[in-house]
Amino acid sequence: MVDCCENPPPGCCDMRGLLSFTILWLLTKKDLYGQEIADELEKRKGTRPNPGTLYPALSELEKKGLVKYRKEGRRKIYHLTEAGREGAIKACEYFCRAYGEIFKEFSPQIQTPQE
Amino acid sequence: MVDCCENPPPGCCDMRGLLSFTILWLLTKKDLYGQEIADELEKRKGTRPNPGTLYPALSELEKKGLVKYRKEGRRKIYHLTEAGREGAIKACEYFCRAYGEIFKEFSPQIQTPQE
DNA sequence: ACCATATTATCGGTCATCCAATAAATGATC
DNA sequence: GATCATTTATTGGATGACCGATAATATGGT
Repeated sequence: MVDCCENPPPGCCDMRGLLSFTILWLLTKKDLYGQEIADELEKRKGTRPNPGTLYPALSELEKKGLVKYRKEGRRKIYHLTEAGREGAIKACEYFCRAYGEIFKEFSPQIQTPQE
Repeated sequence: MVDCCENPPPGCCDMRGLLSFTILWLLTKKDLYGQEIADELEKRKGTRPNPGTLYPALSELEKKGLVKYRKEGRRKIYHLTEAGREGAIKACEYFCRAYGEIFKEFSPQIQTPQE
């Protein structure tokens, strides 16, 4: 079973990329800490990002001034800065211009992941 | 002007990735040669892929048995193999599962690029 | 046959994304 | 306060996607 392009990432073509973008987009909805972000990514992409992938990405976004966090217990709850929110929205617009056609074609199949 | 995330790729977060995927998707529509693929990518992403990006990607897809080409004059006209077509469709489905929500949110703004 | 150009190709380099594995820090439980 | 689970973090390595620049190739036009 599961030959190619099934729920986990596909084998036919590399689908890497857009991690930082996706994180920013998630944060436009809701403040999240690292493991929650990993949960959301797993729900959508089928695989959980490794810590060695996720945390450097978060640090990079922080260094760029796009996100900040507050500590709550052992958690770092991330939220967008003003620049991060503006950037995220523009990035979404760009994303839709670039890839919107694919979605229009497949939109009947789109299902929002449920918790 | 053009501070962040305007028509060319955004500066706020990296938007690289999905090149091979996008090429496969384009080829589900129509057989294309290299420069036509570059044209289509430019229409959607705002920037033209460099030869050093595009041609290795095409070679890689060929090596994987996902595309083949026929020569016409100096052009190599690429088309999907059977495996390539199946893979492309599954990759599109995966893509929509992973990112569909973003599109639903921004879909009113989606405009198909015109020639 | 020659030349300009379209097209494909290659080289050297950078960076983000990914992995597996391991470690450190915190808070909760007993 | 020792242990345990959760959460954050780091290290080292791989690969694809990108760039700029430069080449090789093959047509087509004259």
